[in-house]
Amino acid sequence: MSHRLLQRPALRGANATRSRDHNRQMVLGQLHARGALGRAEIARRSGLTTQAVSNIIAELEKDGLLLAAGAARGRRGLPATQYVVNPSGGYALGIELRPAAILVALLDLSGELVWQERQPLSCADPESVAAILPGLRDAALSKVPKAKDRLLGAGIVMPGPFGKTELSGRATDLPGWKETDPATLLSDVLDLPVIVENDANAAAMAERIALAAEGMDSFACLYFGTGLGLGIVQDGRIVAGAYGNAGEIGQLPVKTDGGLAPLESVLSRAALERHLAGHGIGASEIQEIARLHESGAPALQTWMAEAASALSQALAVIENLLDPRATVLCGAMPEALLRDLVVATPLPRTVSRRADGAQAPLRIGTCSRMAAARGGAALVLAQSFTPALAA
Amino acid sequence: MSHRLLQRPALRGANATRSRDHNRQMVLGQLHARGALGRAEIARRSGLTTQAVSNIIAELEKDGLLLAAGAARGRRGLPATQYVVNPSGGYALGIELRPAAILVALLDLSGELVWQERQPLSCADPESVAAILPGLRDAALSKVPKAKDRLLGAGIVMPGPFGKTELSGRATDLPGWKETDPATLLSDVLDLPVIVENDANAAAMAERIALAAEGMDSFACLYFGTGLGLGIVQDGRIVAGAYGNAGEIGQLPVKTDGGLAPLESVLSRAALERHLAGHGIGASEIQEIARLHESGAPALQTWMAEAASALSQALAVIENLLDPRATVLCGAMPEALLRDLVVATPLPRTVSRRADGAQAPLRIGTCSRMAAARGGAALVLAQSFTPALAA
DNA sequence: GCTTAAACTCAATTTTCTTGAGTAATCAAG
DNA sequence: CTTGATTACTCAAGAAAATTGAGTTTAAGC
Repeated sequence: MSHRLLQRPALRGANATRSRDHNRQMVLGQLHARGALGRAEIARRSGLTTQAVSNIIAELEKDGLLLAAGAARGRRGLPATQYVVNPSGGYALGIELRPAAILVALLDLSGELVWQERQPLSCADPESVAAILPGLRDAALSKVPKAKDRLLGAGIVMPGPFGKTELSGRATDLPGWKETDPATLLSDVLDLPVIVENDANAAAMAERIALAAEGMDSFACLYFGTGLGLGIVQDGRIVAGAYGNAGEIGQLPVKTDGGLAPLESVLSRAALERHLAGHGIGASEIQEIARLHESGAPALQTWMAEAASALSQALAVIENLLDPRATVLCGAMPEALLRDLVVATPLPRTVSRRADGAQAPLRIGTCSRMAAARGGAALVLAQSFTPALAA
Repeated sequence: MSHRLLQRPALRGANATRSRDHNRQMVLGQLHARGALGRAEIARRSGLTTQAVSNIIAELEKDGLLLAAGAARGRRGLPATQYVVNPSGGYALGIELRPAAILVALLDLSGELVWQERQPLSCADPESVAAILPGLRDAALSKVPKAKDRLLGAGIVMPGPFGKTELSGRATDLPGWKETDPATLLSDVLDLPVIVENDANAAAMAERIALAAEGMDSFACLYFGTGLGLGIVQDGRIVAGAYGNAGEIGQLPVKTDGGLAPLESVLSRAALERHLAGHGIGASEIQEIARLHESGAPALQTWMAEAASALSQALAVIENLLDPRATVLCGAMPEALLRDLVVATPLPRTVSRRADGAQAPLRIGTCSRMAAARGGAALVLAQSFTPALAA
């Protein structure tokens, strides 16, 4: 059975049905971003009448996407009945394909992680992946039975870049996927609507969903994956470029002790492992790195100094070019290490550095190692929260 | 009299009126981007019914925004009545404020330049500018009387960055504007809706309007202004960052013969003049530079070599980070010089470099020196072509 | 010349939002 | 404790926009 693919929909004209969809998603989006709100408040924020919001809320509540959450007292007048997104109103599957593993995350409609799994993989070619995924989907559904009829779709996350580019053919690429359209194949296999995105963009969306309450809708996300990727989010949407491969920051030249070098050759999981190996330390698991970091291993500290310098330079470029609200670090690194990296990184002077400094310009993400897999799911959820006519 | 300001409208809910606006703008946008189209074709592209498009076209034609443009013969069936944007259906004023001059452009609804003016300025502070602008507006209207009641608004273009940043206070800033809100002041003074943008972003929109026929809607624009700016356009919208100051590329470090230096210190009008001065050549007017270029002056050629190397490095960053369809050069440089610069610049290996290479990845713009002023007007026009609910 | 294809129009219907009047619950002031 | 102001919300009628389905017109293909 062939499924509709979830993809960036082209700009469409408005009619009654699509207007309703637009407004439904707008209401859900407000509730997701701001938490509990009453009808009148939503109406003010969206430019609709209370009556219209009232009708939409009735519909969303009937569909189980919304829950009443008590009354807001304290101010004059009739207390507003507050509503919140019903976490079990919908679920989204996020699937990250890596060369040696598949990571799966199941998010509920509120963006909470309700299930996750990591499955080692001997070969990440299309056939092997297609054979494994239905089992993972069913495992998720058996652990979270409520998700059974409420699975909105799956977000597939693969290391980029996609399509034929001069940076193709690197070791980070997955084998066999150049000739296969992942969306079509996996949508059929999973029997779900599917959306495909690269790891950095997905991670950015994961953080967007997680940080929405802070109003983070224009920011950048540095993701430690097979290499180093940059996810750019502007007004809640991913900036993917004309061909979908924006954010390829790994090649950015940075000054190091050994002269100019690509950012990725200093600031990445592979670079760290290489550095440690140079000191006679083998550490391929994240726990090993975490332990080394905890114990204050000198080899790791020398890397941190180099990495912080490289990160600072990258940050200067990111901030001057994109003026993000913040740059978020996440991915395959121990959280404590990233935290220290943030502290160790000098903040460059950029157009984005503001006097009021209310926001931390460089921070770690909330989604850690599952960021990309969660991001796949977040991409699906984002479609419920983003007004349809705005896409 | 206070005027509504044209600004990025917040995402709004849909109702009948706004849906109609959305659809009207969608129809105009299609016509602007693709030229002559029939009702049925527009309906297919927009996902509306022919009947709806028919009603909208009747309305737009009555409003004078559209013109019938003959019938499309050749295929079976009734020939479609083609429509095009009526150039004199609306006009937009673009006003670029520079430290020593004001540039004004009047564009018609089709995006054609119908009038331009350059007024030298002794002081670019708010009072002086406010005193001069009404006269310039009236000069435009007297030269193009048809624009009298059809002026959609004015786009004010100023060198960025806006707001308090650590890069403020440079020589490129205009005096006295930090404390004044340009939109409010100039909207009152001009008695027009006003939108304010920085020069690079405006130039990018000028090129977007001019190149729309090529389907350029995700690209980057390098603008030679008081410094060097980058305008980023994604899906037809400006990527301005969280605080509106994205595209500050001047500080990007590039390798030069003298070590790492900010891009702007090599690749900018000021850098060129400095370089020429170092060779004992004074050239502050663009015509002088054009003459030097024409005559093959060695000092200019050595600069070109340096500039091309710097541009190549900048291009690598732009392409890897933003994956644009193309990078467009424009602004205060002789067109022939930019053309040679494009030829002299080695194309870096990036994620954006494509095997099919149908598009020139680096090209010069069509709006040349008036790019920013035209861009101000283009920003106003873009609002007529961009579906309202998509903002 | 007949058939098919395509664009377009007319009139009726449908969906959705808005409008305006009215109800209910809470706080604040006398 | 009562009154008034304020705010949230509901009901029913109305309005605006799109869709639907049938019918008309024109041109190309055979």
